[in-house]
Amino acid sequence: MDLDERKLKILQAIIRNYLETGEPVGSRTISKYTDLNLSSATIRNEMSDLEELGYILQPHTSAGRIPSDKGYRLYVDRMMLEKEEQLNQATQEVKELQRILLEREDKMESVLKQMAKMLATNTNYATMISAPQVRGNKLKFIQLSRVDKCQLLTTIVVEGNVIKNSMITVDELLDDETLLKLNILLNTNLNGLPIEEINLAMIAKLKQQAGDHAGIVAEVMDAVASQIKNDENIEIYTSGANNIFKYPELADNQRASELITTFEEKQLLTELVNETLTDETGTGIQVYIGNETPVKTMKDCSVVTATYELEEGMKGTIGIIGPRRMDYDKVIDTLKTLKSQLDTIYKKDDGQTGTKIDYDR
Amino acid sequence: MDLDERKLKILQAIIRNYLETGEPVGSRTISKYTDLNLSSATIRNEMSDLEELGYILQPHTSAGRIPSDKGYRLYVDRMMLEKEEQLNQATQEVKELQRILLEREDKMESVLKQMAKMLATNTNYATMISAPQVRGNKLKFIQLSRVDKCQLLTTIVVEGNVIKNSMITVDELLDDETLLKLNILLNTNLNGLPIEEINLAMIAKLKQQAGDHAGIVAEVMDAVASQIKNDENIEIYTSGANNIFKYPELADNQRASELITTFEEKQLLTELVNETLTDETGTGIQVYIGNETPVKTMKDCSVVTATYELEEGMKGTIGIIGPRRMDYDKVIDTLKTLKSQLDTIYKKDDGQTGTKIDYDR
DNA sequence: ATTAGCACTCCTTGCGGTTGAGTGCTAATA
DNA sequence: TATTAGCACTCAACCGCAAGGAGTGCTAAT
Repeated sequence: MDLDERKLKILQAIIRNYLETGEPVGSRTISKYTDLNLSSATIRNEMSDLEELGYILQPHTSAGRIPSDKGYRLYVDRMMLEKEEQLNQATQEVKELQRILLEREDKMESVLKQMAKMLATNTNYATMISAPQVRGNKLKFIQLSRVDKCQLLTTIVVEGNVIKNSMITVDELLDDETLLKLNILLNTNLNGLPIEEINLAMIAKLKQQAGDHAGIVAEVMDAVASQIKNDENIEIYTSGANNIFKYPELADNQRASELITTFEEKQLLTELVNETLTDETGTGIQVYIGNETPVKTMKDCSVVTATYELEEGMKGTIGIIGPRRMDYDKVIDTLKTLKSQLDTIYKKDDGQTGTKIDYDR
Repeated sequence: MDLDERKLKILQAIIRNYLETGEPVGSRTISKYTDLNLSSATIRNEMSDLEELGYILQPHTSAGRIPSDKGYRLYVDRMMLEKEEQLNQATQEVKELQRILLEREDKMESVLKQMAKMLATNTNYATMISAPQVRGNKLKFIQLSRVDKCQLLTTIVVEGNVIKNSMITVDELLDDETLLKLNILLNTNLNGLPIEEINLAMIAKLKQQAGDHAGIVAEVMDAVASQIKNDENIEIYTSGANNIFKYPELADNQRASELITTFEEKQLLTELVNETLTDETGTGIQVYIGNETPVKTMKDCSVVTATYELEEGMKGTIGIIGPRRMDYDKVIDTLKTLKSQLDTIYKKDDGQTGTKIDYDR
């Protein structure tokens, strides 16, 4: 049995209707809803076929039909193809995004938080954004400065302008000259070096050259090391977790509790981010329906993600998490425009006037 | 009518029982539960009195009694007095705390996050911790460093070792000498200055002295300004929000949604932090029952908070949020030990070897 | 191929009765 | 006078049952 045009239309009608109401939809409804001018009986026959093919299912006999994951999948795939041609109009979301970006927020963190929030309020779903990951991890700059009599400040900058500070308390009193020497030692040996290449031998050599002040070198290296460690757990911001309560199918205690935990322990979301970053489909938009999602707690949800890229290799993920009966149309559209905005805004002016954002931690 | 010893014992028994079960407790239960050897009829009479006095109430006729806010309040006050003498034993929590602190985590943020999490898992309530607030806001150190040909790094350290960085992109090529001059200019004029005293006149003067490089000074001042702004919204970490689902009285959609939102939009918790930091009761432990809490969304919860102090003036708040029928005994005990640990650990060694924590942002 | 008609399924709703925990009151008791 | 036993009463919770209704599958007619 094959999916002819009519079956597709009916399936689409079922899904559209179910997205709105969240209730199983019956044959009579479809018979009126569509412009096919078919009686409910005919629709019933077709629905019976669709069920056999696995695109829809019945919660129980004598109930209407609801879309299956397979049905949603077909719907989403077709829809995304149709959308491809359509121009991205300037939506409300884009306007808000521009407002946010224009506000000269100089902290990546707060920009991302605001974006997540904006998306959540606009879509009525839960959202997450991962901060762009720096791939290359070359050391760009190391500096020791005296802040107090016995307190030194280490400042480390790695490629991508991620900055890291830490305080070191010293026993010995260092004169300015020694400090300068240490700075030169560190910079000449480490600048431009990929962090991975800093091994024990390297550290031993540095310590030896530092002589009396090997302890300080050790502390600086600790700070560098913790920079690497810190890079492994991606920064993720979420918003609108409370939106799940708007969808009865997610709002029962069991599920809600699990989902809330997932949003709180953002670590659980890294799996999602990793998944999206590796699996490239060209458009940069991914749709995970129900069991397809990489995070088990979201098996009753659908997740739509977009990967964005700021500079070469600085990739991040935006995700929208809602019920299976998510308004895929709107969500995909929103993410597409957002993604293209982000991609272009940051790519077009990579010169002098560059963005105001720095990736300060 | 007065509260004699017997009434108190009965009230206490009612509350104890209710804390455990969450169900209204009846006269027969109390008659068996206590060692008073009274029949249920007598208990009924006493309960009737207690209800008239407002310490307990009936959800409906022919149901048992549950404690009122007034009843809880009495219970908590008495209990805390009794506890006063009792020694703090080394509980599970303290052991874990010590483990966390010993792990040499050098980021305040991750220590606090871990503490919140630890508390949440140990108590089965939702928790929050506010990062210690710096009161005095003197500038301690300002530095401009060259990172790249046309990128400068501003490093600002204020009293309390809060560090702030930002990147500045410059059009003009600065030679090292100019950079040194700018650094001297900034440091001689600003070091030790309370941030509030940096006014327009001051800035104008600096700009004038900087001559050609007034633009850079402006950007540095912007960075300082955003440091102030950033200080207004307190950093708050939460954990265990999902625990609210363990208490049916909080787990209905309406309430749960509100609470989750409160935990997500941590700004709403600042009110709570401010409240606790001002209202000093000596012990540093506060208990808010039901409507007493400063955050409206928590009107059906109880909140127990402790204020801790790291260095002079560096105060923060730890809060535990649960249902009215919270295990006050355990929670207060836990917070007390935690607080005293924090207070002492940080106060006893304020010399050379000082703590490993720096307040890097 | 489509549709009208009909029997059937099964969830939902509402209703009445029963149960049981708990109360308040009264009268008896120590 | 304080306590207690006893009893009638209340009310949420539970159960079973019938009615209603939305929806289906099937069959026969168009």
